[in-house]
Amino acid sequence: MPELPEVETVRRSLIKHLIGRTIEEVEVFLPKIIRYMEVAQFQESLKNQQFLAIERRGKYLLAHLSKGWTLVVHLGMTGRLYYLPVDKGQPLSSTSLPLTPSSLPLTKGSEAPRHVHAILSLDNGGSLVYHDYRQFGYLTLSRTNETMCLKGLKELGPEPLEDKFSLPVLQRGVQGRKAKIKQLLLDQRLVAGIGNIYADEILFTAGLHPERSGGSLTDAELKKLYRSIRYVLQKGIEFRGTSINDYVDGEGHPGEFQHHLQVYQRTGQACTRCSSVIQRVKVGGRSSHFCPQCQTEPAKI
DNA sequence: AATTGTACCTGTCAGC
DNA sequence: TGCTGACAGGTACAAT
Repeated sequence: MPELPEVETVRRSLIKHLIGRTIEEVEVFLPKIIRYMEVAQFQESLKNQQFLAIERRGKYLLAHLSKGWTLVVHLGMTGRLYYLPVDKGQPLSSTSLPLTPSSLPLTKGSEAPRHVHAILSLDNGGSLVYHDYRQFGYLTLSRTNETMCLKGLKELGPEPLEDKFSLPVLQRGVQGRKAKIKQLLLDQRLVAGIGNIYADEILFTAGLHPERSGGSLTDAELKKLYRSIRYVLQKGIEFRGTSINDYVDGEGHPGEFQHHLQVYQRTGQACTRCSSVIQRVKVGGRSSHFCPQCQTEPAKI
């Protein structure tokens, strides 16, 4: 689920609820979702710390805390991180969490609902809930000045929406590469934050077939790809992410970008641009959706 | 070094 | 009404 636009939306929606709050209690119901450290140490180190800032790097959320610690969250495929106001009993909006009926209501002392793996209780009576039915996501804690040394974070390429990600940077990452462009877009070392949905949408917008090799792209195509990366990710953020099965933001609200998808999960439907039938192929083990008319064929050599 | 397959999980849906 | 297999937003690691 959570690619750059979803993680960014979670970040923005959590800020107003968390900044200035202090963590009073930490419950962990599934120890394995705490990575790289002992659960007891995770719990102890979080206690009595205040949220100072929330940052995003690629698909990682970084909550900077007082005393020089940073809470690192990766949502994997199905992770949700959301704020529940006051005493766990009252969801922020009972209609806004249609996808988590099993996680509500939370009552003190009761066993955690299925798929709720951790709860941080805050000094205002609210809580920060981590929910993840496939359990691919994780939480960890690091010293703030060492966060970028963590596995996964230290290999990340540039942020696609920042100036550091320029056309020459993309060119250098792609030119001379034999790998298919779809796989290159998913490579977090090349550029951070693109996942399967946005990769397909970016390639459609750029008019590029997912199986084109990186090295086969012309300068004009690279320029179009560069602009498409920025355009599609920005649109994803504007529409607050893509909710297909279970993504919700930090307040439990689904996004709207699923209504604007051009190819992802539209196999067999008509292309919005030319009415050709959208096709699906496997590229590097991932489903890739494309329009055979609008996205130029790979070179047949 | 780069690439491929597999593992980690639960849930849904189509087909028999 | 089951059962089985394919598939689902992501990464990490072993084998080639």
